[in-house]
Amino acid sequence: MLDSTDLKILDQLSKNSRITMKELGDYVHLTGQAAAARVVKLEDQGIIEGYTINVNQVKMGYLVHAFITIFTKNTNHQPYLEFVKGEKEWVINNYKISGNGCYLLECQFPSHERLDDFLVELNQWANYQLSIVIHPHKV
Amino acid sequence: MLDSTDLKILDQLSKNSRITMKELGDYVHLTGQAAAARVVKLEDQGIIEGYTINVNQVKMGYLVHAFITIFTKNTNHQPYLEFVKGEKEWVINNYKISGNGCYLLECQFPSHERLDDFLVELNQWANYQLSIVIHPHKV
DNA sequence: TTAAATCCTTTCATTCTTAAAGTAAAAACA
DNA sequence: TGTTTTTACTTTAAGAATGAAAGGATTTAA
Repeated sequence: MLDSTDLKILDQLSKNSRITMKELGDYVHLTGQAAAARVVKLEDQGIIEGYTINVNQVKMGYLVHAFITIFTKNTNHQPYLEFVKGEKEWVINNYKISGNGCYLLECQFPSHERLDDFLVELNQWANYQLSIVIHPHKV
Repeated sequence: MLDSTDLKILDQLSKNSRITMKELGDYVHLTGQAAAARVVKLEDQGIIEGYTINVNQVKMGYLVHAFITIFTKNTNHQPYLEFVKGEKEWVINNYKISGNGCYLLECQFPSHERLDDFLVELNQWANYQLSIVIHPHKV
C-alpha cells in the first residue's frame, strides 16, 4: 500500500509541512509534480488528515499542563461530558480509557488558580486524580 | 504582544498550515507580503515552533493507543529513561509528572501482543499502571 | 497480444513568493 | 514642540513554484 517513497514523504512533511513540492520531490528523487500527486493520494487515502502548526503553549500563556484521571460520580457520563464540552478553552483531549478511571483529561491553564477553579467545577460531576506535567520530553 | 490579527493567523495556520500567504493575507485583510512578514515574526518569537501534518495512526497500523503511569523501581530514573530512549518506535511522549507516579508514558502499538512485549521489558525498570484509549474524542 | 491502468516526465501558462523601494503612522528623543 | 527613527504596511517586478495537459514507459488485466 505505502512504499518507502511515501514513508519518506510523510516523514519530511511531519518535519516541515510547508516545504515546496519541488523540494519534497528533490528529497525523494521525483519531480515536484510527481511528489504533489503522491501527496494528493495520501490525502485521499485519509493517511494525511491535515496540515497544522506547533504553537509554543508556554509563550501563549498556558503555563500549567495537566493530566486528570476522571472517575465519574454515577453511571451516566453525560453531565461530565457536557461539562467538558463547555470547557474547550482549557481542554486539549478527553480520552475515554479502560484501566484506572473512565477518562483521561488533558488540559492546560495559565495558572494554578485557573486550574483550581476548573477542579472545583469538575468536582460537581466527577472525582479525579491530578497529574501535573513537570517536563514534556517529547520523543 | 500579539494582536487579534496574529491570533487569526495562528488559528488559520493551525487549521491548514499549507495555505498560501496570499490566501492567509486575504483572510486577515492584508497583502500576502504583510501576512508572510507576520508569520516570520511569529517564527522568530518562537511562538510558531514548526509546521507539521496529522497522520491517521490507525491507517498506519497503530491500532492500540495507551497511557502508562510509571513508578520507577528505585530512586535512580536513568535505567528507565534509557529504556524509553530505545523504544522510540512505540513511545509518543514521556511526561515527567507530579502526582500519582513519576512519568506518564504515551505509546502506540500495532497490537496487544506488541504492547505486552513492551510491558514485559518495561517491568524490568518500573512498575506501571496501564490505561488503554477506547476513543480519542479530540476537543 | 492487445488494451487499460499506473506512474512518471516534460512543457507551459498561471499563480505565488521574495526582495526592494516607497509611504504613512506611531514611538523615541532632543 | 519638532525631528528622527522605527514599525507596519503597500506597490512593483523579477524569479520560482504550481497545476494542467500531453506523452512515454512499465505493469496489470483480459
